[in-house]
Amino acid sequence: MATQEWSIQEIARVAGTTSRTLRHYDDVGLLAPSRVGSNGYRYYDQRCLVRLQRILLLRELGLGLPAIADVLDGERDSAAALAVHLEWLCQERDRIERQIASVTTTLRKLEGGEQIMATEAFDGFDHTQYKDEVIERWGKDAWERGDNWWRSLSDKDKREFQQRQYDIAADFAAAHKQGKAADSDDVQAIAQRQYDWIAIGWQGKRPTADEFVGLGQLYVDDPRFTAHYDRHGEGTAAFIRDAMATYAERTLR
Amino acid sequence: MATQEWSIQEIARVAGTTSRTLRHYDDVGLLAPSRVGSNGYRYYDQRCLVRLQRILLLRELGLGLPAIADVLDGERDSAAALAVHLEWLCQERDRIERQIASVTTTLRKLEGGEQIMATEAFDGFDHTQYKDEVIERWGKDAWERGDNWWRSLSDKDKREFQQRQYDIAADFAAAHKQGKAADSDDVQAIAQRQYDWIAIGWQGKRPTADEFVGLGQLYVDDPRFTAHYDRHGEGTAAFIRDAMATYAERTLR
DNA sequence: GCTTGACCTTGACGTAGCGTCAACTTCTAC
DNA sequence: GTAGAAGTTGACGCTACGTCAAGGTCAAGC
Repeated sequence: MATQEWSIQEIARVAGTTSRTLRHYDDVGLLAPSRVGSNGYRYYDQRCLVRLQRILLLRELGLGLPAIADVLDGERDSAAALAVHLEWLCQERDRIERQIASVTTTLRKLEGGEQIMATEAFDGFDHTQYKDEVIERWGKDAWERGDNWWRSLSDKDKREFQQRQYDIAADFAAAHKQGKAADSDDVQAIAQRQYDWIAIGWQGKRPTADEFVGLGQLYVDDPRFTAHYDRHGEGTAAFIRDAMATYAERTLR
Repeated sequence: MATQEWSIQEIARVAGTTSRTLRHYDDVGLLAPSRVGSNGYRYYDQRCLVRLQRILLLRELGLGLPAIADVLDGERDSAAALAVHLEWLCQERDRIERQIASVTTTLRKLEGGEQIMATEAFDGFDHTQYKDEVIERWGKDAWERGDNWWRSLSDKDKREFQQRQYDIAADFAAAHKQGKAADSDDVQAIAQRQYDWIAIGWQGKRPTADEFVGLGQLYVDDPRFTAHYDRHGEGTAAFIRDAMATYAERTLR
């Protein structure tokens, strides 16, 4: 007979799902039983089975329940719904691919013995958060010059620029840890690299002695910079400030 | 000063997140403030900021909060955690890729005007050609019951009934191709569907263990059935027979 | 001293799609 | 009559917060 009926468990087994899922579909209005007994039991007929199979098919394709409802109730073309969903899936895939790439490079660095938390941290470096300070200290022209330059860089160049800074900071921290003095020749050599690095960012306009000293002081005064440098070891920011001050006095005046 | 402190909003801005997130990290024990004022206000110091930046870094890589806690508290190697996570990500990517492939082929079929679901079923299935065998094996009553039921179905219902069988057979073939064992859980789940499908055709008279085993054997012995099932791949009929025999022993006895 | 507004607190709901008890009733079979 | 299988509704759990809601705190201006 075409008027065949199944209990909730039976239809769940037949369709390859669970009774809980069917109750859920009933709750959200996606699939109501064809009949409900006076005892509250749910019973499903052929039409329900067909609808259920369609639901499960679309679910396997990854569609959400509201989208499935729209399709099955004819309020939305299935092709259109699937096309939208496909877009979604591709974005998700891309996102995951990017994460895989990030995790892979991080793992390689870890294997190479590098401390994590370094370059990557600077990766998400948002230079615009310093906009107001830069304008206040050095003027609007300086900001715009630097901003334009930064935007002109490729991702690779940006990373390399940051990597150089990371290496310099790491060397400062190592020297500090070894007990070297901020005015020692070794440390002053690092300060020289720091000066050159800044000159690059300033687009050739080499900092004056006062500007260089002020910048070093900023590393200590501004918590964002302090946190950044102290990541290499406590007191690194202050050590760098001292080294920069010495460099300014000895070399820039 | 190294003893600098920030309010919850300040540190959130510096680190590039929200105060809500910080409260959440406090709630789950991932990052407690360094100090809590008598008014209940949270205050964070340098160490907190460093830890927060590490948390956010790992989050960007997609790690979950418990995993991050394990890494930061030194209870787990960061390389190991990332390796596990990478495995995860790859599986996710594969899953999404498969969905993309499914959706794409479905879309192509829809564009080609094919009705979803109504695929290439049992072409030209003429059940009367099995009449003699059915009567011989299960009696005249069984035949007539099944015959009447089949005739009562609409074309649509017939197609759907066949479609289900087609899907089941395809799944058997896919499992076989993947090298899964006939007595594995996955394959037994398909055998369950096969059993339910037959029960529908038998109008609720569920096959006994012996009948189910005999039916499976028939798929190999009768060249018409063998050809039908082996269309999905060579050896599929024998594979199905084995799966059905195992199902009968385990579940029906 | 009072108002305004910015910032802080805890508490609780919502999210996607069910899995998983829990407590209780019904049906089926011996 | 009673066990056991199967049914019901309710409600919490999961991820990582976003988003009100209701109310306390603090600095600044009048």
